[in-house]
Formats: sequence, C-alpha cells, structure tokens
Amino acid sequence: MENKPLKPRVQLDRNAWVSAATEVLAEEGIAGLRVEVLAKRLKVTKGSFYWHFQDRRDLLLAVLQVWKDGRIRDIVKQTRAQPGRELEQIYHVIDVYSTSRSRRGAAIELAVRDWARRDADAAAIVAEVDDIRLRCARDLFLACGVPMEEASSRCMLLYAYVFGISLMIYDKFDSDVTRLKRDIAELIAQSASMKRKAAATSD
Amino acid sequence: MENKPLKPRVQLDRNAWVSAATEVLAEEGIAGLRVEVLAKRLKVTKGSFYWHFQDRRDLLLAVLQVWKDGRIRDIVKQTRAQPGRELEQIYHVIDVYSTSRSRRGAAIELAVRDWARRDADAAAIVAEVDDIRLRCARDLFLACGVPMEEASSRCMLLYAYVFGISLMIYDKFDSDVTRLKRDIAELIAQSASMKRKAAATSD
DNA sequence: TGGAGTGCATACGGTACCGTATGGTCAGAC
DNA sequence: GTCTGACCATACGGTACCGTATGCACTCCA
Repeated sequence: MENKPLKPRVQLDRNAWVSAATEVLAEEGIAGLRVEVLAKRLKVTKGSFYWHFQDRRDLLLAVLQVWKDGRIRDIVKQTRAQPGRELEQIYHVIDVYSTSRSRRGAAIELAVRDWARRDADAAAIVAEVDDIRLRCARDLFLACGVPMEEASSRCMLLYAYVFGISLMIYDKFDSDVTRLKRDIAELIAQSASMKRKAAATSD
Repeated sequence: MENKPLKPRVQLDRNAWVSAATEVLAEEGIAGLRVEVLAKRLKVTKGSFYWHFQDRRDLLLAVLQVWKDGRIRDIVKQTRAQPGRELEQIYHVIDVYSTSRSRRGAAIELAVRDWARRDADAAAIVAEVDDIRLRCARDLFLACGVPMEEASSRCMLLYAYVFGISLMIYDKFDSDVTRLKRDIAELIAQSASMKRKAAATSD
C-alpha cells in the first residue's frame, strides 16, 4: 500500500512560471503580479520561485520577452496575405484584433501597456511591437495601392481603434454592435483604392 | 520672539485629499493610490485622512465622482457648436482629446479605465461617461447632416482613436506626426457631408 | 550505495500598507 | 478664560509582500 501516486512530482520550469505570471498579469495587472500570489497559484512556495528566478524583476522581464515574441509572430502571421487579397486581409486584421475576439489577449495587451507607462523596459518592448505592427499593417495598405502617407495614417488609425475600443464601455450606446463594428472597419479600410476613385470623380 | 509663522496651520478638507489622490492616480495608477503615501505627500499623517474619510474606498469613490462630473462638464462644453460650425467643432474635439494636448488628462483617463477593468463602481462611472460623450459627439455628426448609423460609427471611431493613440508608442514609425494626426482626423470626420457627395457621384 | 545536484519547503528579518484607538492642539463661541 | 469640536499625531495590531538562509527529499549517476 504505497502512497506515492498522490504526488506525481511534476517539477516547474521558468516557462510554467512565466505562463502563470502572464495569466495573473491579465487578471490583476502588473501591480497584482506578486511572487507569493503566483506561488500560491502554482501550489508551491516562493522557495521554488527563487530557485528559477533571481528576483521578481527577472520574472517580469521574462514575461515581457515572451509577450514580445508572441506578438511579433502573430502580427507577421496575420498580415501575410495572398497577392490580390490584401484588402480582405486588412478586414481580417481589424476583426482579429478587435476586443471581443480574444478577451484574454486584449487584457494582456492593456496590462502591458499600462505597465509601460511607468516602466522603461516595458515601454521599450511596447515601442518595438508597435513599430513592427504598424509596418506590417502599412505594407498591406501599400499593397492595396494606397499611397505611402495615407497608408501610414490608416494603419495608425487601425491600431488606435482596436486598442481604444477595448477601453470603452458602450453597451448602452448602440444596440447593433455588429453593424457598428462593420461600419467602422469600413471607415478604416474603406475599400482603399476604391475610395480613391470616388474622391477623384467628385473633384 | 515667537515661532508661530512657521506653521500657517492650513487645514485640509476632502477636496484637497481628492485632488492629491487624483494626482497620484495619474502618476501611479489605482494600485499606487495608498493612504499613507497620500498622507506623506500632503505632509500630514493618516490620522488626518481617517478624519475626513471612512476608509480608502470612501476616497476612491469620491475621486470617481469628481472625475465623472468634470468629464461630463468638459464634453458638453467641447461639443457645443455654433450652428453651421459643427464640422470644425468635430475637428476641435479630436484635437483637444488627442493625447499630446493634455498629458495629465490622458493619464487620469487611462488610470481610471484600467481601474474600471477590475472594479464594478469604476466601470459604471466609465460607462456613464462614455455614453454621454458618444451621444454628444454623435449629435455633432448628425448636425453635419450625417445619417444616424454613420454618425454612430464615426463618433465611436473618434473616441476609440483618441484613447487608443494614447496607448501607443509610435516615435520611430513616422517622422511627421503632425501631418499624420491631421490626416487621421480627416479620415474620422472626412468632411462629413462632403464625403457623401463624393460617394454619390461615384455610384 | 553514496555522493552531487535539482527542486522545493520552512523560517526569518524587513518594509509597506490598512484601519483603530487615543490623545494632543488650536480656533473660535460663549 | 474655558469649553467644544475640528483637525491631526502617535502608537498599535494585523496582513501582505520581498528576498535570504538553510535544510530536506528526490533523482540520477558512478
């Protein structure tokens, strides 16, 4: 009659801690991301934590790094369009990054950006991610035949919108949110080159 | 030889505490808004705090209330246009709420919204403010002759943009930020009715 | 089978908070 | 003058953290 199988002895590694930390970050924000809280969630004590990490900051930087890599991989993937299908890819990007799609992703995004407001390291990571995302999105507009400057402003508007909408509480405002979001996507992408034809004829 | 004038004995009231609290909120976020920190900043001890407030939450609710009232007064003021000048008022609103204009205001805005993600009371206040703002901005579009549904989507885009842009770090992306922001404002307002004429002719 | 090292528990000192209890001080009413 | 109440200081118990020190258990390998 052994009592071994009760404790499978699954050991933790840095990755497990970083994953759990990201989870807590999404739920509680950077201020709620405490070592002992995290340890409790993983059902170990902080003795384990300080085995894997030098200190709390060591964990935070690891979280940032993992987040950055994931975001870069994601934006590259989401903006890779088949030739000729760039416009619908733009709509896809707007849809994918629109809050409701990934509640968890948006929560992390906001937590990281709030963090970046008071931490230089986080700010540097966010700056990198933003730059890459903006360039990826701009390339899509350029591929649609939109001139450089307009492509810049449209992709900036695109990102400001997806982040901004996740900050707002607009339940009471409009009943048909689906239509609303579709129309907004239209304003941002606005059939890119198609819209230019319209402007030309009105001149 | 008296030594009285050293302490002018300026007493504090709830307003002074709420003001200081709002300041700390902007700088450190809701998590950094602690009673003892605040007391130190006001050069008193928390004995004073607990004279004016029941507890920490009492202060937080007061901060929310003051913020709400200020925001409502501000949006009503900013969206009051002389008849016929509604379009330029829209551009004015975009400009005024665009981050760089009021760093402090944007910081408070973000702190409150981050707070609202985990606190029902804060969320309710934000919902109220958003609703009023959206309606005020929509009225401007309606006054420009934009139909209801489009007015809704454009004002939603407007606010998502101004909040979203304050979350982004885009220094490296475009050198001419002024032009960028002007073009984006154009996309959001897009000469309202003027744009509709263009669309009609292209049909 | 006895190191050697990994992964974690326990215990500790220290700090920063919260909220309470209680007493001190000063201004103005009487 | 003294009394009262507004305003604040001090001191306290309690909690939640951080990071360190140290020891214990388990695994793997010679």
